[in-house]
Amino acid sequence: MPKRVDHEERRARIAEALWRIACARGLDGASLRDVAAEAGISLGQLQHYFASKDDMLVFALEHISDLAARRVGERLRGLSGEPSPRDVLLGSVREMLPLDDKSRTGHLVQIAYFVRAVHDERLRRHAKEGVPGLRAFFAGQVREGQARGEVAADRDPEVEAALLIALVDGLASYAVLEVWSAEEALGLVAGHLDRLFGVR
Amino acid sequence: MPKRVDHEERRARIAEALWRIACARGLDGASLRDVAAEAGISLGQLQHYFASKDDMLVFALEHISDLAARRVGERLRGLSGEPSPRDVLLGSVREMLPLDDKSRTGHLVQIAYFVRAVHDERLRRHAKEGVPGLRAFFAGQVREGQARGEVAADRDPEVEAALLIALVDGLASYAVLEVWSAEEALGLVAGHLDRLFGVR
DNA sequence: CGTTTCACAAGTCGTCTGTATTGCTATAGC
DNA sequence: GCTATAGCAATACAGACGACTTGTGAAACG
Repeated sequence: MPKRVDHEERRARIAEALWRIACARGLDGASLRDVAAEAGISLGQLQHYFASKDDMLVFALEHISDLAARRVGERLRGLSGEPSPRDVLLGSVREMLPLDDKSRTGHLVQIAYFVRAVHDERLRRHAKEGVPGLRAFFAGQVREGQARGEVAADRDPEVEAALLIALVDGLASYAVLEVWSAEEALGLVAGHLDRLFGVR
Repeated sequence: MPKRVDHEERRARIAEALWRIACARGLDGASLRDVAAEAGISLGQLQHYFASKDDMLVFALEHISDLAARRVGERLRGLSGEPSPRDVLLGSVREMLPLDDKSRTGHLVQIAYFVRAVHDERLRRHAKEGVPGLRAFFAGQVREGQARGEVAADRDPEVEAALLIALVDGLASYAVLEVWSAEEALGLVAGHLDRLFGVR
């Protein structure tokens, strides 16, 4: 057999090139030739690693959501000792806002996929399966807040979790459009959390 | 001179055909030929009314935002006699959620434009100029609620307005992805308003 | 040492895109 | 009734697209 190459590593490199293009011109503006050029490889080589454009798109989506989940996990592990539910939620939310360039890129890619998901059953399933997990995690934190007496007992954790997710997502979208800055968005959601956690 | 045709009316018809395509396959999936076919006219005729594809896109965006604003206005005028700020806000919000098929179409079109706005300066200005108006309107309603003693005086109307806009937008986006239904979204935002207006 | 098999490059195919051009028809004004 | 012109159809065009095929080199195995 000839020399062996780490396929996953190559595919990851190509996916990152795709993100750079999608971030600048959108997913529909990313042709196979563009991505290959951005990755510094030939079109033939790209096609060697992805049988079709759709394969490339799906792989890149899974890869980026893996990385995003890892980032959130690391941030939460980085919280000192016994973090309060409020801190956990704020930390998670911080990772969901385009606060730095890397995060902004991730958001632009996410948006590119969002649009495609509207018309693509396969991608839509991705979103439908991913949200409940995040919602359950947020709801758990709210419940923990209730157990500590920081959150009013009559709040429905599931409802608060959904509200928080939708709120952050809306704030992030407008931040990407530069209607307001990511820092303003963070301030707004922090205020929302303050009210939820009864600091008032 | 030969026969005269109502250009604006023809352009509106073409724009509506564009929406139907964009709703089904996205804006990038809408070629001039597709739009012409959907509108039941020839490519040549379409070109007679729009010098370029970009012209068509911009016109269609302005046309749909005009219609959306008109819909909100009509709903608010339809409210009985002396509507409370809470009812005005809920009525506006109701028009911003994909509750029926027509509204869902509008949302899909809006999303299609949203993605394009991320990479298109001209479209982004549209969004940046439109939001402050809505935000000021919402803030005014919150202030009215405070004057009536329905909203706590320590709430910042501008902050609450921004939160409401972002929340509704996030809820609507997930509703389009079918993560939750538009009715659930309406229930969630209604609960949010209940808390803002102290019904608790 | 030959054969197999993976890695990759290059070229080609048919299709689809937005735009441009050409020409025909019908009508309003003189 | 002639002519100018708006309305419109048909076609052409150059470029880009995704998918596919073919060819070459090299490394590992028998």
